Amino acid sequence: MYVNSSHPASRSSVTNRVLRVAAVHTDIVTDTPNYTIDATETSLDLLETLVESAAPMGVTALADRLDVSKSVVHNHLSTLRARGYVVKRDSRYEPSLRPLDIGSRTRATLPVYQAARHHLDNLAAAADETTVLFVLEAQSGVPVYIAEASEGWSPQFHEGERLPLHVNAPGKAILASLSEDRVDDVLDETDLVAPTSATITEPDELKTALRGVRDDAVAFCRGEQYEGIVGVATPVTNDDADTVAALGVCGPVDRLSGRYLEEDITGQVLSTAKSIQVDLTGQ
Amino acid sequence: MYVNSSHPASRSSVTNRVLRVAAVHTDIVTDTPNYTIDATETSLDLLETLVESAAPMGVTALADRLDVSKSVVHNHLSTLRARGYVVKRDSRYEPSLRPLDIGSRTRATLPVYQAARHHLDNLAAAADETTVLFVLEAQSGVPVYIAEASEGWSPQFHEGERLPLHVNAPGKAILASLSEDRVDDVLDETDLVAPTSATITEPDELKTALRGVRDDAVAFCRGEQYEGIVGVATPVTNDDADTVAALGVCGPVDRLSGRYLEEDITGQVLSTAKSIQVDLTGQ
DNA sequence: CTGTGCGTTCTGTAGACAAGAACGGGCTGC
DNA sequence: GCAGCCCGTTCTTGTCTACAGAACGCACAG
Repeated sequence: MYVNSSHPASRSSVTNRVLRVAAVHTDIVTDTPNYTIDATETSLDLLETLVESAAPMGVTALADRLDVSKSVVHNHLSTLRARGYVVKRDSRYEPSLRPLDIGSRTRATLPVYQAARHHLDNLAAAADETTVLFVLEAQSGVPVYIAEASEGWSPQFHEGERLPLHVNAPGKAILASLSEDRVDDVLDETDLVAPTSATITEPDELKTALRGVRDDAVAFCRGEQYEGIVGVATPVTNDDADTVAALGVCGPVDRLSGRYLEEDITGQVLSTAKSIQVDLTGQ
Repeated sequence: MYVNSSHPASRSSVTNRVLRVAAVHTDIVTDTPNYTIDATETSLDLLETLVESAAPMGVTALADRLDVSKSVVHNHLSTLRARGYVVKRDSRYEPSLRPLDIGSRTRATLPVYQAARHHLDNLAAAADETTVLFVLEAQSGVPVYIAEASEGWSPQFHEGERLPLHVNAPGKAILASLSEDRVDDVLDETDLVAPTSATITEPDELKTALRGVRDDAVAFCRGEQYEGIVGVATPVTNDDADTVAALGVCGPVDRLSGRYLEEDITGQVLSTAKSIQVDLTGQ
């Protein structure tokens, strides 16, 4: 008999939630699958290894790294190359920009992105601070759009990267706009690691903080993810809808602090969020 | 005996080229592979189908579309979901933003992108026209960065999309900065389809045009890819290096025409390219 | 309560995929 | 210039994977 790998109560909690909360009619499923395709995983391992590696890699190096035979690596790379996901330059392999195509098309379908994009550009230009839009994706916060300040600092995260929700301002704003049990779900499945000493690691402490965020519609982050980086964020909800998002500004603490951060910037973030919401629900 | 699938003389041309042109020491290999992994192709088919479909899809719909059994679809989707490439919402599947992560990390490693980005932003803001950076990737032109004009028109292509080189200004600029035989290579493998009536489809005619582009370091495009869309572009070369790129401005013909396009905008494009080149080779 | 349609699980089997050996071309150093 | 090495590719063989199809369970509709 096939031994089912553990999926700890997530199944039952899904049913519970659907029964209890009628408002939330969509639910992200996150149990661990029983049957997976090895070949696909190998291909993805290769692609991801190539992306992580700064320099192009050869077949032998990849085979050593992933602990598979050279022929396997070769065949998988050939497949990925035929599909345009990998480029072969002089018997070295490197990732192509195909994923950027896939990714930007996926992003383009998000209503929040469409509505928020130009507003983010405007806010970034007006305040000359780095402005970000996050969406919720399977227990994580994902920056979908980053409008950078004209000079100086760039954030250390990328568009599309999955970040834990409890360590940054947009993440907290997103958490605050979720239903109580959905928050529990997220907290269950993410271990509240603490990148810096400022990080909140106690679930209860976090929930109290979230209540404050919910009241003010503003979340702050003070060096909880990266040392010396602070931020403000506010949720952008699309009530009839599926995606939960948040808009924020972040930067080094020596640029953002005091009344400038807590009043000036915060005010601009809130009014930008309002404009986005109008665009989003108005038409 | 295994019957080798046709790879029409590209093998021998590679060796020829390496012998003849010492300056070009890197070469993109584009023969068709002999052994490919079916499972990987199925997974990619699924992912791409999900991306192309506007709405989330169910297992049965995907199985029908791709003509495989439901269980196969289910297993592949489980794998993709476990790896974060697909999100399951209420027994419907949709693509995640993981590819955006992969793609933006790949893009971030390109020196041209790093150097050009802010210059593109500046040019787009100064001229208030849509500004693009293209790179060469396996016989195609790929927009790596698009800085849009503040309002109105958006280009119909995406970041990361592979576009034919002969139908747009950046493409022609890239072709013009390649060696003669490399151009032949590209023209061999791309069928010179004509999206509009303005498109050049004769290889010889195109080559003559390219000579002009090489002399002026400027390429124009007048509605050859999309009806009513024109553009200017200039190559951005990184001599010691691997990547060939081009910088351009494009937009609807009623915005860009006459001396405004051919002198004002062209001048700004050229001077921006110069700045980028300085940043790129200077340090 | 029955019927239909869906996602998921399960099982047998055909055949694809992995391993490893062998090939061949390019490079280095003597 | 030749020998040795390294690396990418090809090829073959056996095993175990990944596929098809059936069965299951659940939800919803009539």
